[in-house]
Amino acid sequence: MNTLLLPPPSATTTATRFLRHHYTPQPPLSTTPYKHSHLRSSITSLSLSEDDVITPHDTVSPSSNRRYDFSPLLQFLSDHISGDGLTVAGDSTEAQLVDSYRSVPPSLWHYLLKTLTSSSSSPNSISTTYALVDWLHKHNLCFSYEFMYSIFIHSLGGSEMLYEAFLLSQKHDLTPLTYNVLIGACARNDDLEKAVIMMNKMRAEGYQSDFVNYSLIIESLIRNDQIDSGLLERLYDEMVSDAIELDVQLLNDVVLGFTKAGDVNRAMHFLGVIQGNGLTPKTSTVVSIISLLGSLGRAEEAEAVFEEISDGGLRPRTRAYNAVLKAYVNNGGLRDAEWVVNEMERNGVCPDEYTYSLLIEAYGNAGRWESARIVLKEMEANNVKPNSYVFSRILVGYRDRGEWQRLFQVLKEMQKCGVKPDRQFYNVMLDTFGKYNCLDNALLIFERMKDEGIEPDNVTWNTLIDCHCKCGQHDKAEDLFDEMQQRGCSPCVATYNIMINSFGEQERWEGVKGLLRKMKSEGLQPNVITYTTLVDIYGKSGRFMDATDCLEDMRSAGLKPTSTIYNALINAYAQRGLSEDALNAFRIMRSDGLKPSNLALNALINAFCEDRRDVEAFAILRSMKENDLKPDVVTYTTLMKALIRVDKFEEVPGVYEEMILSGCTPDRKARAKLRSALKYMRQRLKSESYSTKPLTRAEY
DNA sequence: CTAGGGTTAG
Repeated sequence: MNTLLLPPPSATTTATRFLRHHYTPQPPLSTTPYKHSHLRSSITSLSLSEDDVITPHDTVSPSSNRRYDFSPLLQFLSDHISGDGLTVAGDSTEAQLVDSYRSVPPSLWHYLLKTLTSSSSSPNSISTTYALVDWLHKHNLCFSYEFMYSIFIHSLGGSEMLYEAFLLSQKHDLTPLTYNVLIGACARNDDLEKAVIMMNKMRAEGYQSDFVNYSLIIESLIRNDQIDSGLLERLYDEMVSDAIELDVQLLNDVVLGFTKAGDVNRAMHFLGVIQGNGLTPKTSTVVSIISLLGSLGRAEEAEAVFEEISDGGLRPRTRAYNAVLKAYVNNGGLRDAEWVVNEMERNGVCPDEYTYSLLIEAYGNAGRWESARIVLKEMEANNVKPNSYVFSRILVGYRDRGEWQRLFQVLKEMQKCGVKPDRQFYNVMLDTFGKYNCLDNALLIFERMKDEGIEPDNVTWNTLIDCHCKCGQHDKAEDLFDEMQQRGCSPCVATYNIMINSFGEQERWEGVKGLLRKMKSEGLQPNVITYTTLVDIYGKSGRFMDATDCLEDMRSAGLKPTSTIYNALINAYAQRGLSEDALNAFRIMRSDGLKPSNLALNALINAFCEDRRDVEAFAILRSMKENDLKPDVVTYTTLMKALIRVDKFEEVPGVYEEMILSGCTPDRKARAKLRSALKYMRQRLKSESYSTKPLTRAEY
């Protein structure tokens, strides 16, 4: 019931691909994993039979199925290991041993090698295994010394014994096979630096690196979140120029890599390459693309890719549906979101906790809390338990709509569902109270979470500190900053940003510099938000030199300026009526390739307003319309303010009317501007009845 | 491969 088999792990592992690729002239490979029933922790009692290697369905010619006891051999080898790991020259015992193991099939030797390296990691067993390889080689008991040696290195790499694998590899000249197996071991152990060095060495010696190694490298990069689009592109170019065979799995890894790097376009391109070659991508790869498209709100494309799953003859499962659902939720397509869930149920695919969460989020975004509650009921009916995440999303929804009092209702609801608030939920609660000036409640919640045994984390402390800053309690905020550190919670970049903002508002400039020094000394690099905060606080207090210096610092730190940082600068100039400087900052922003947003343009209008240049302010309005930017309430309010500045009160009602006509809902500030313009007009009429010279606004 | 998805700073 057996045949000679090589020792292959499962069919889908890269190890099999490795073997298949490199080991052509040998017997067929099994595609079944080893059975581990005979693994022994002690190498001195090891008996194996071919049954250990052969699986029941490999039924070929029946032959003897001897069980071999390897204990005597292993004992002999471990007794005879010399300093460099080689066995000493033999005697009659050795000759007897050679004789008794002569009929052991290669597959069994390979299995033995693997067993020895994976069952124990003692240095002793490694040297014994090494001695075994040499011994087999010496007595010609097993074909291909190189192959056994590769299995050994591969196993060491798989058991996180990279160092041992390297030591071993130094004892012999490297062949393409051993090079590749070593590179693979490096990649598997996330030592990409070594992997690349080996690949280069290999190339220098005129050998081709294995395509599997590229897969392993990409997988390692993905595992460790070290992948970026540029890097992957360079890797791909290298593969192409080396004429590396691009199999489905490698292409899948490329797609997955670009997905993880957030580069949908390239990911989709390579998805097309897979399909163009008549190959089928892995469903998980396709789903990851849909997810990415979903988080980018590119719903139509997400659905198109989703359709490809069924076009490929596969039935989409929950994960795939969830990915499309996410796309519609992020895109605000509530009806489409509902349609996806209906479609799932129609096709007999069960919604899971994530499906319901997404649906609840969609209803929450649309302000349809009743519908969200119905979904909660439906979850209960279907025995799907909601978790803290759903509720924190709901709470965030309420918070951002100003309906923070609903917090208590959410808490009640959670209790009813038997869901305990977790740390993240507590953090949102803290933030909600803090944002609405309820510091006492925030502190109460802080105590309660500690009572519940939930350790405050960075976010907890940051939220608490920032809430105090926002309420003007800078001293208390600083106390909390100290307390956080005393309690062993290290400040992160966000903490420093909050503190820098606080010190800046207090105009404690030395303190700001001190914080920057401290954060850098702790190995924390200022990020875009740090620089924006600095530009903001310096700009607001009129320290424009410092502000522009920060912008330069940011550039030299290799960070790209964002429109937010320019907005901060333009705003600062605007508030002091420095319209030329504001305009200049705006132009630099444009030359950086940044699109002007309403925020920037409104700030610019404000700059002209404060500088009494109403004509230019209205020129901005015109250019907004020409560039398809929709003026908002702030735009019109600022324009009304500009008119009032230059005493053109009678033009204000016209602007107010245009605002309404363009579909903007006037807010308190907009109405106030109209009211004061009307007031000035009335006053002017009154005074004109007494004198011929009209008064200016300043004279009232 | 059984998660995914969430919270703070401009």
